[in-house]
This record gives sequence, structure tokens and C-alpha cells, in this order.
Amino acid sequence: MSGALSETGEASDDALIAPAFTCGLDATLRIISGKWKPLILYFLLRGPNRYGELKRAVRDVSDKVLIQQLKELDADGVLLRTDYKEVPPRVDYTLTPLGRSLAQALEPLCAWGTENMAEMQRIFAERDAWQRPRPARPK
Amino acid sequence: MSGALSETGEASDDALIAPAFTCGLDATLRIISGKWKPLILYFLLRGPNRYGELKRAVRDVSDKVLIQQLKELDADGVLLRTDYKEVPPRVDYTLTPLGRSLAQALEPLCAWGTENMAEMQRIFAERDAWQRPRPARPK
DNA sequence: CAGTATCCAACAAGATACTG
DNA sequence: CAGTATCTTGTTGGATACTG
Repeated sequence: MSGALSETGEASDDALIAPAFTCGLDATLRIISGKWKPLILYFLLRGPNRYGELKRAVRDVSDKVLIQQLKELDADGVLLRTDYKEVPPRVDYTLTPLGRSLAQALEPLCAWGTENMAEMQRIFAERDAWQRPRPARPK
Repeated sequence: MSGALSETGEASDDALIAPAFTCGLDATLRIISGKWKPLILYFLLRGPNRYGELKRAVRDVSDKVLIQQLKELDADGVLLRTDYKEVPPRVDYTLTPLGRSLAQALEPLCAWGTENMAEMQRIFAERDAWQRPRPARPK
């Protein structure tokens, strides 16, 4: 993915990590890439959340995938999992300071989507029109 | 992906597109999802670019994928492809106003990555440590 | 230079079933 | 409630070769 190595061997003194681009954007992208991660982060901005709440908020996500993405976000230090070790189980997820700042950086994207909602509708409608009209009979 | 259909058949009057979340974030995500799209957009913010420049800027991307993502961004109305119909061929890509505003909304993410560069290094190093040490000799 | 055309591998994600 | 364990699928993306 990132060829962090510059075997041309002389231009790597101006950047510490793979200078895949002129800014930190790709570093950020590696953290938030995952279908539901931005949504999870943004949702957690409102406060700590139990697993079930999260799952209801991020609709259409399966347990498997949600847990998986939560684990990765945890491992990356943007959120914290707290298991209260009660019965019935209670677990909640909270943003770390790092995670909070990341989630805040997502706000402009959210705002953009909201402001351009009309445009978005048009775009998605057009996309669906081009996607082969697979009737997609939902069973 | 988006189950925009509510076959329960009555709750779809309060939202025009799938209200997958409480804000426009997921709409935005559907535009910029694609491994290189955010990078492309952000790069184009500096001005129009010819195909070759883009390809050099977004390193490690193949022609196939680059073209594919450019086409999608074009179809979505965030950028414009201009073919000058010369020989040798000259084509350039420019952001539309919509695309420009989107690219600008990416700036905080870029800044976040830059500000937390040290953290990012740590994270990626740790990730690589856990990924099974598949030598992955690149070439 | 700016692509197109195939073919293929990888991984993310979904369905389903089961558990402490 | 909050997961885990498999299995399967589908979409992305990449390698390679070729073209106007």
C-alpha cells in the first residue's frame, strides 16, 4: 500500500513517515477506512455508548463487522472499551482524546453532506439508474 | 448497502434518501469511498491537473483504478474531465464548485493526520507488528 | 500521453448459528 | 446483552498487456 521506502535514496529527509502525499490525509485515511468507522466515531462524539446503542445507531451493520471495527479503533487508540463485568453484560465505548479530535475533524464532511443533500439525492438516484436494473427483490 | 427500501411501508415520508444516520456524513462517505478518491480530490484543490500529474501524485495507483475513480468522481459531479483532443493526447481534471467544497471539507482530516503524525507512526508500526510477518517482498 | 481490456487476488463485509 | 465462530459472497483493487 504505502511504499514507505524511497529507494531513489535521497528525498526522504523531509518527511518522517511514508510521504504518500503532501499532507497527513492518507495517514488519517488509514485509521478511518472501514465502512462504518467514520459513523461510529461521529456517533460516539455525543458521549459514551453501550454496544447495543451503537448497533442500533449504525444500522444495517452486523455484529461481526461492528465488533471488528470497534476492535480496530480500540487498537488504534481512538476509542476505549469498558467492560463492567456485570450480568447481564454491560460494555461501553468512549472516545479517547485522540479519537475525539478525529471525530471532530469529520464534522465538515457531515456538514457538507447535509448542505448538499439535494445534490446527493440526484447523484444517488442516477447511480442506481445505471446500476444494472437488478430487481434486487429483497426476498 | 443502503437498504433504502422500507417494506414496512410507511416510515419513508420523513426522509427523502435513506436516513442512514443523523447527519449527512454517510452521504458524503458514499461519494468519497474509494481508496484514492480523497487523495485525488485533495490534490486537485491546488488546481487543474493532467492525467499524468495526477498519476504521479497519487503514487502506487494503477491506471485502471485511477481512471475508474476519476470516472466515478466525474459522474458524481465533483470533477470535470477536459479532453483537448490534441496529439499527443492532453486531458485534464478540474474540480467543480461542488468538488471544491468537498475537497475543502477534507482539510481538517489532513490537518489531523499531520498534527498526530507521531501517534500515527506508532499505530502503523504496531499494526505491522501484528500483521503476520508475511515478508511481502514488494517485487 | 492517456487511456482500455482482461483476468485475478485480497479483503471487507454479510448471513447464520451459537455462547457466557 | 454482548459478543464469538464459520462460511460464503461481493466489491475493490492490482498486474499485465495492448491501443489511438
